[in-house]
Amino acid sequence: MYQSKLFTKTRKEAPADEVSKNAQLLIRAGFITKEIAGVYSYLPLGLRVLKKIEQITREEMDAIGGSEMRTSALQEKSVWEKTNRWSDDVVDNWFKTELKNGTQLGLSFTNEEAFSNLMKGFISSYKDLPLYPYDFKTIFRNETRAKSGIMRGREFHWKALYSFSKDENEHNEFYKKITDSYINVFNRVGLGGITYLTFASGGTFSKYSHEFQALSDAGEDIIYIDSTKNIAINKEVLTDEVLSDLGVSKDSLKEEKSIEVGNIFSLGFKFSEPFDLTYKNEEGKNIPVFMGSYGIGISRLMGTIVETLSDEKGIVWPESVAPFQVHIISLGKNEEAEDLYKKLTAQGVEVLFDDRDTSAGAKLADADLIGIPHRIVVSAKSLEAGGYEYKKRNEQSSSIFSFEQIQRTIS
RNA sequence: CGGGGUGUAGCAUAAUGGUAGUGUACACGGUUUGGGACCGUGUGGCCUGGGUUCGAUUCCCAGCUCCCCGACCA
Repeated sequence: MYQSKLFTKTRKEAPADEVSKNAQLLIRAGFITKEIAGVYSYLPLGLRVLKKIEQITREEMDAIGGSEMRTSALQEKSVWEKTNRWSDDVVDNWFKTELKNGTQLGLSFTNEEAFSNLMKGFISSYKDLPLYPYDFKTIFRNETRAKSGIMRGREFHWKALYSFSKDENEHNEFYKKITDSYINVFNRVGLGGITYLTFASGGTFSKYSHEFQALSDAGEDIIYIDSTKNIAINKEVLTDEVLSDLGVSKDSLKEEKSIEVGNIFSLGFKFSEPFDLTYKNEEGKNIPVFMGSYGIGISRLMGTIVETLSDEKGIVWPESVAPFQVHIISLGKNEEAEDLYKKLTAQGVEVLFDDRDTSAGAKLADADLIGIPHRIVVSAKSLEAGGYEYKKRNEQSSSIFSFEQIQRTIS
């Protein structure tokens, strides 16, 4: 893409009303813009990143048998009354609206009811199970206090998968599988080294749930890490009983602040019972479906990557989620920069080409702020030296590369 | 939801009971071209409603907004 055609501009200063690093950098670099507190629009660069994270998640869900679909945002009152989650006294973060005729509707703040109700129409026999439908969706939560940029919004993008299994054993097998897929997702988006499988409260559904917590001072959670077992325990559930369950000694734990980037639950019959979601087994007997719930905050993940991987000059995107793979910067007048841009683009490389008529300093500073992993400067100086000046965003030194060397490096 | 703040140009900010200055961005002209380069010219602004006052961007009240602390957070 020609940068001169990118309508967003970078800013030297962050808006005064943003405190979090993720919002400051993403707004300065032109990835997002704030609409209202806790609500952000995604600009061209930001949407590219969001889609990359979504695609990685999609690939991992599909790899374990997930079926992507899309549940509606508008939800019917009666469905939520089945689980007693319609009342504002029970759920305090509903956004509600109504039809012209007065019928009340809610905007999804989560998906269990929608999926349970919907799957009732498709599950009738043991032959239908197990099933793993999932969706990416905008979720609405009427938070009394939005904060932390895109990490705790009133409107955000997530992935939710629900498992429908014949029994607990079948469920447990899948639960293990999806735990591994979640680890794959966090590894692939560049948070591998700092994300811990964390024991957390299972609520009313089961003894434990599992969270995936990424270490960051910007986090709102406190976890205790056992580095020998490579697991963590959420402060909320740190009791002697939990320690003995997990075979962990209190002395080996290290306290850290972290961001919850994913959460998986065994739901059991919590939803299948109120929705009368059953299947017929081989004897023709009705058996309740055993369910599980698995979420990843896609937009929160984007914020977490910025929080944890940026430096004083700007964002440092991992290659897997960067809006473009390569940033070509043309300094001064030359044909070679555009030639290189066309050649790489023709090979399917995602390139942002800074063809703007602006100073070298501005271009270089913008490149650092935007954070594309591979930077190639084409200038009189580089051409005299025999080619293109290549530098990685997260490294200090640059080298003069030929076209072939560039191809080899970025592939 | 409780408490505390905030609101001046696209953005960041200053001053002021007598209609507002700067930086940046933007437009134009010129000089520049390896870390947000320089000179000149120009466009553009006091959240909304009420009150006090001869006069309110400034003081008071209300509303709204956004931020912070706490509570909340499948």
